Amino acid sequence: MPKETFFNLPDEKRALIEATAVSEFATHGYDNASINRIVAGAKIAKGSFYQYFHDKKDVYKHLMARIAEKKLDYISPVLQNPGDYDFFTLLQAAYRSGLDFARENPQIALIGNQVFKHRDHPIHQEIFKEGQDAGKAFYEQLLRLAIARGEIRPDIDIPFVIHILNTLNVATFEYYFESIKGNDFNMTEIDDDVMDTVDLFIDFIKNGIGTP
Amino acid sequence: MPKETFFNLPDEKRALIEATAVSEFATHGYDNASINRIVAGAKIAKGSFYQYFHDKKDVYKHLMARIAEKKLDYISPVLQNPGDYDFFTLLQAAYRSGLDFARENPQIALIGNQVFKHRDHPIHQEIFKEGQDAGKAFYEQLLRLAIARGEIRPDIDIPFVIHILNTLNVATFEYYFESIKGNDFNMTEIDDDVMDTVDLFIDFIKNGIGTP
Amino acid sequence: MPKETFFNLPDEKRALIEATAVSEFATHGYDNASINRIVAGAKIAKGSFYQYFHDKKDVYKHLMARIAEKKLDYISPVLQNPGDYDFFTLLQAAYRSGLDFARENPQIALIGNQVFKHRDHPIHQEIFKEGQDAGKAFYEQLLRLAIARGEIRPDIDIPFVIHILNTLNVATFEYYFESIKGNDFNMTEIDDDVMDTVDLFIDFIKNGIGTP
Amino acid sequence: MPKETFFNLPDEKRALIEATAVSEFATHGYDNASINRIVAGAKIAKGSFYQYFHDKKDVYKHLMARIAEKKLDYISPVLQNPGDYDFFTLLQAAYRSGLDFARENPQIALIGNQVFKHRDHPIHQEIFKEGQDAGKAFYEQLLRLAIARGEIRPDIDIPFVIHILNTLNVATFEYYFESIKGNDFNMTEIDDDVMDTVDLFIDFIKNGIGTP
DNA sequence: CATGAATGAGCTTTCATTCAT
DNA sequence: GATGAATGAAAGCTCATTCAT
Repeated sequence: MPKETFFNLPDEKRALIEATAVSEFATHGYDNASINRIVAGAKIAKGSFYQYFHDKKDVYKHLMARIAEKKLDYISPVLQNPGDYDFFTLLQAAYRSGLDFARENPQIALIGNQVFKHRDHPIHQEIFKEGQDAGKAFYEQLLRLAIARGEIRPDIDIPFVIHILNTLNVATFEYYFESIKGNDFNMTEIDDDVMDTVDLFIDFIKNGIGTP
Repeated sequence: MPKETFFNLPDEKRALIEATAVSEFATHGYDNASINRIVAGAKIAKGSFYQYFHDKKDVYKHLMARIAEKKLDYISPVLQNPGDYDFFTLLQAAYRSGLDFARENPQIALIGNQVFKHRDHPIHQEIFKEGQDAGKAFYEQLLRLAIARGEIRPDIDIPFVIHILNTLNVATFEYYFESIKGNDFNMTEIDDDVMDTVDLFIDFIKNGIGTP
Repeated sequence: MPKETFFNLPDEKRALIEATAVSEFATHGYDNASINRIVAGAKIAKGSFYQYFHDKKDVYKHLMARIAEKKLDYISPVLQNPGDYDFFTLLQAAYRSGLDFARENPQIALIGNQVFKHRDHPIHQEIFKEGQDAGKAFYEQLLRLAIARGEIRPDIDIPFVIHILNTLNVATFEYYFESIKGNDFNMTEIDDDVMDTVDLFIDFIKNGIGTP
Repeated sequence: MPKETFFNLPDEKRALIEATAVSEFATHGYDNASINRIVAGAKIAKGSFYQYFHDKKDVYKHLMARIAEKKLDYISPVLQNPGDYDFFTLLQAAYRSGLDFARENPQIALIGNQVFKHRDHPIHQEIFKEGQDAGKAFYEQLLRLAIARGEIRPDIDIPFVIHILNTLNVATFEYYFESIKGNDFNMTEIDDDVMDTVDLFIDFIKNGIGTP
């Protein structure tokens, strides 16, 4: 948790620091991110940085928390009543929320993704000491429910499918980002892209690619 | 490309250097790998290292090339005549080759996987400037053939599926390594494990998880 | 000398600041004492600290002065009329005063002792530019008087004996503190300890350890 | 232990580094000694320093070992056969050795003394994990022997006397250094000084300052 | 008079790379 | 061709002190 000092900062300055840090971590990853570059970018003194945060880990964890928090804003109503929808609809809503978020906050999404991509890194293990297991438990519950309802084949290997879904989550973002990289589509086109990408995923997960 | 001096080395010494470097990169990743540790481990002088290789990048690239080369030894006969088999059999053979290779050369497989896992890292982008496209072209060819034969649904988005297959490739290894971590099964059991894991993947890719 | 603002403070607040600072210097020594910890402990703003004191040196010097002042309270009646007693009685009274003081104000005694222990430290040299000489002059006077009275051998080297007495002063406290460390004797026992320790010193100084 | 690199250095350079480091530690103490100043003073690159030593602790320990080693050169024949001499002769020889050493290696002696002066500092506790207790045991043995021979009063408090002797050891050096500070006596005069100082100590310890 | 954010020099340590022998 | 010492920029972090409000 950042120090009080940080939260007392004028919003603008705080935002600049967060943005600079996000950009640094997104570009270089946790290990290679440089506090020196962050303070240079945010135009603050090195000492100031350490008045705001306890250490490198502290900023990173804070950013992660902010990201999680910000992501909540994008969660669609569908996901708030998971009992009312079938599994694939929920999944579609989840991915779409995620991609909406990523579209509007690309760098933040990038560093948010690192947690899943580099699950094995000590810093991420620390961040998700409980979180990750909770996530798995939630997924598992959803899957079991879906099986009971006959939406999903009962013969699947649940831990394996959870792993796959997590992996594909990361893959979604990467694919999406690569496919739009360098372009400046107008918004409508991007919206279509997002929807298309999501649908591809859902279809893939539901039906595979084999001929029926 | 390593300097001539490296290739003039006695086979044994060259092999030791490669093995030490592989181990270092596998354990710490590219950025955090330490030349110091490599030269200490391989019992060569620091100066000698730079008489064999131009720089850190140079060793890494060389190892990657050696790995690719070594992987070829594991390619099953099935894959050498791709025309004779259906797509999923080929895929199964490919995954199985990969896992066989990983089982017998775990460290090498680990660093080989990093290329795919951290596709976005500059070093890997550089390594696969052409390589990756070649790989994609081969995959594309396979997919098109399979569609023509009616093995795969014709309405898939080919670039997307390629991306997925690549991602799942990495996921396979991770899942496999995590599931056997810390155990010392005997070989037969491991063989079964490998096959099971592969079958799960193939089934998933072919049929998805939805009820038919 | 602290600034006027410091002396305008309510007694309670001033006392808290002093106590916190004493504790900090006693625990970490001058160089490693942290202004940060002092202001945190005393619950004052960093800026306030510098409105009370000019700098780190300033607090330290002030505390030293306060300590000297406080020590006077413990000086026994014996010491106030030095002419009426023999040298060793005076010495015994002095040590006993010192130990009494130390027993009731352990942290203050600790930092007071640092002045003698680290005589060579610039900060202490500065503090005792005059003070030390005054102390020496007093000691010298006492010694000369004692020699004249035949209580002390006339062939001693006076500057040397002064140095020794000072050193043994520090040693007394250290020995005493180490010997009671971790115990929580009741007061009576401690009193006995103090007296024993003092007597050992006096005996040593008077007779040495050689056989008569 | 310093790295091999350090011992491979030309004698002259190694000596310069050691001298610079000794001077730094003597002037500022362990905590406040600055590697930056050492490398500047010895005119080596900062990286070189860490090619020679593992860390700050490493240099310091090395210097301490060198000091102990060097001190051995000054040990008089008397001390090598402790059984043949009475206690005070041994003590005199010991002090004289020490002062001879200090006279010829003033800075080294200064930092050597720090170990005793700041016994409680973690670094010194680490250095003397066993050494110190061994030293005490040796002293104790000497004292008991001297009591048995009737050279020392049997009623002394042994742990207390050991503490005093250790303290006076440090005090000797300090007194000696202060008394010659800034003077450039010729050697003969200094020799006399040393002998005088030692004799004062022995006499003090043996007889105290009281009239017989 | 109180506040606490801002500052920047300083700290120890690591590392890939170069250079002289 | 082999050696290993030399290099210096960069890392994360601390701290007494100043400054603006």
